[in-house]
Amino acid sequence: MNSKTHNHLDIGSILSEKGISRTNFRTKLVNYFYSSNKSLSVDDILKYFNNSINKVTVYRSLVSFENNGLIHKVPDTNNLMRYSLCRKEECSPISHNHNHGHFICYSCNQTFCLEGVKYPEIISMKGFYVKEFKLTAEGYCKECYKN
Amino acid sequence: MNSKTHNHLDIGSILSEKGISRTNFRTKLVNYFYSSNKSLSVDDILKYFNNSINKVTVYRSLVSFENNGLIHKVPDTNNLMRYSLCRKEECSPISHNHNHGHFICYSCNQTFCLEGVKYPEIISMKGFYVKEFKLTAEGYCKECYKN
DNA sequence: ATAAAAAACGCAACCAAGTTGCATTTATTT
DNA sequence: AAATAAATGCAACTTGGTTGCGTTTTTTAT
Ligand SMILES: [Mn+2]
Ligand SMILES: [Mn+2]
Ligand SMILES: [Zn+2]
Ligand SMILES: [Zn+2]
Repeated sequence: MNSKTHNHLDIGSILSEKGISRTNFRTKLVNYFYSSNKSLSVDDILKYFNNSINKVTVYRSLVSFENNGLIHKVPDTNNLMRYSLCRKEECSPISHNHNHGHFICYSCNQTFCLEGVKYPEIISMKGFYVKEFKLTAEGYCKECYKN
Repeated sequence: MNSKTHNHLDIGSILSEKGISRTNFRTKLVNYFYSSNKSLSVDDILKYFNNSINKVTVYRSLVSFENNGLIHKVPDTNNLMRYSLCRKEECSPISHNHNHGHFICYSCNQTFCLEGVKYPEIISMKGFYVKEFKLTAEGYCKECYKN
């Protein structure tokens, strides 16, 4: 078990550590995030729980997770929101630091953070005062392109 | 009057040239695009026409304009669609070629095409097969930042 | 210029994603 | 264990956008 793998106990304590209430649903939800390694839409989550949970609860849990530095938003090209686990190095309950784009695979839905290029710098060089930006790319990842 | 300025007659013939029906509303709409030099949301357009036009008509006109290479979509960071005139060099009734991002000013709503960087190449270098992508930046343009 | 064909328009109804208020249940603090 | 705070479910609502269909306007063919 490497350092990036978490068992149930670990994940439960992640919630506590981040100051998120350790409810039944939220524990299962954070487990879903860790086990799927994909960006999740609200619809993904509702289906995963067989619509046994109210969508309002899902939205509010996601807001809480985001505010506490556990996940971040990943908009896709169809104006639909997805959510993806934050990396420890970048995010904390205090602030997010996602100055990079995301790639989403049509086939496997995995989400890749595009760290290589720091977009805000590129843009501010042109004389714009940038407050927000987002880059999303979609297509097929290496693995899925083979098949 | 430079080459980028169009009077009413010019704009009317733009519609015909592109194969778009020359209706009363569409003529006024394309004029609005040319005179405002901003990206327009459906809401902007409805307000401009004092809600005298049906929103369905607005949406269908925009689809037609887009299909005929007259305008292109500019998504903002709040998952709202905006629309902006295409440049002749890039777009035709046959195909759009917007492989660049956009900057939208919070204050004046002007839209700037960010031509400098060709994003798809950057991403495909990393081994992804990119089918779609978008970059949007928002903030304040040079002019508005001064004030 | 006129008639036929095609496209645009308005209306009403609908959809999907997301939000809000409030009463009830569950978790955390003391 | 009691008091307090937070999470949940429900119903109702909002916003951005879509669909079907009958009527009007524009385009095309004669
Ligand atoms: Mn990321
Ligand atoms: Mn552009
Ligand atoms: Zn894939
Ligand atoms: Zn500006």
